[in-house]
Amino acid sequence: MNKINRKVEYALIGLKHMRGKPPGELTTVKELTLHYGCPFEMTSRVMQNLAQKGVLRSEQGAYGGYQITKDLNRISFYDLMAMILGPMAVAKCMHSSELESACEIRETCNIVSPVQTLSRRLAEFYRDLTVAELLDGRGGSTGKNLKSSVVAEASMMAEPT
Amino acid sequence: MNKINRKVEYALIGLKHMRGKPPGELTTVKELTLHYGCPFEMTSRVMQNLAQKGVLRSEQGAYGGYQITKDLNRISFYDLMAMILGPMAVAKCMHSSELESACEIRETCNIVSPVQTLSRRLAEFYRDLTVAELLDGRGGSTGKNLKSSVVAEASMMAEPT
DNA sequence: TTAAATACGTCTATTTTAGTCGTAGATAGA
DNA sequence: TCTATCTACGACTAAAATAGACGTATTTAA
Repeated sequence: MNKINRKVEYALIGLKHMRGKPPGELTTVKELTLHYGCPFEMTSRVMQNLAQKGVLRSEQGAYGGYQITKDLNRISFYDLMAMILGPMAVAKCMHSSELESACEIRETCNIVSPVQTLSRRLAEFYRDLTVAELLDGRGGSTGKNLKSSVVAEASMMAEPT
Repeated sequence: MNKINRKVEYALIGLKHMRGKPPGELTTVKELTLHYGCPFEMTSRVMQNLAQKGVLRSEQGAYGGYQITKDLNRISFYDLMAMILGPMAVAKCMHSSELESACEIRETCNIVSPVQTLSRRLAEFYRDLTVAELLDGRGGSTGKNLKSSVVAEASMMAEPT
């Protein structure tokens, strides 16, 4: 459950790669595909996307490439995901605040508020996490909950049918 | 992005419904489908699942049904999702701690740690949220971040292509 | 014995995600 | 001016995950 989107992974890979370079040096998509094995077209799209949103600067033509232009400390993980996947919508239909036509039982539905609550809190969570923090491996734990160390092993278990 | 699973919605709907009843009174799946329009088979599976995990007690035969047996204050939203969808795995393949064969570029991959970080923090988030809190609509905001109020409107916007 | 439930294996349809193809446009350098 | 090497982007196909349906067996109160 709750798998991260591949495009977002490619974005992180690209950003991390570029951040390790001396300022001014450009990175081509080809470079990323060779280093990390990510598919060219998709990675290219993602970088184009980030360039449109002002996170990267693109330079066309031979010897072109991408370069980070925004402070990654000032971009939340929420923002990054929104740039690539569009705005967050925890519940597509039934219980969200989308068009009324999307849900026929809106009057009787008993979990409108729970889902909105969840939506709000998740958004908060993602907004509080900066891209820089993520890439640095900081923000490892808030210290509130130590049980979380079981996650790694849990992810090796099989999913139910 | 980050849509909630339909099965989890049905679980929440069922639990909320049952919680509103006097103790001892059973709830049938038919009842849920009539009230909330959720599909019978799927809802049935979900309830069976929760029964197997000890959250509900099931009674077969005529006049049978389901009943909550566990304190929802002691079940985290993480647990609920895990019961229905299996354990959380933020990254399926490439950068998780699954079988090594799942990722060919594990040596060169530069975001192993970021994804693990994210995984850890997300799990924490879901563990800190109890099912009771969710159903009550409590846990609305940690107060740390007020920008989150834009989420509702954001979810009405179109996704990029 | 019947009606109304849960239990559960298997199948199909739909939607989302992932990845590909083809082509156009920019630019440095020979 | 020509060519190699990039980005930009529309349209398409494939794969996987999600959602839902069908059929049948079992349990149990009346």
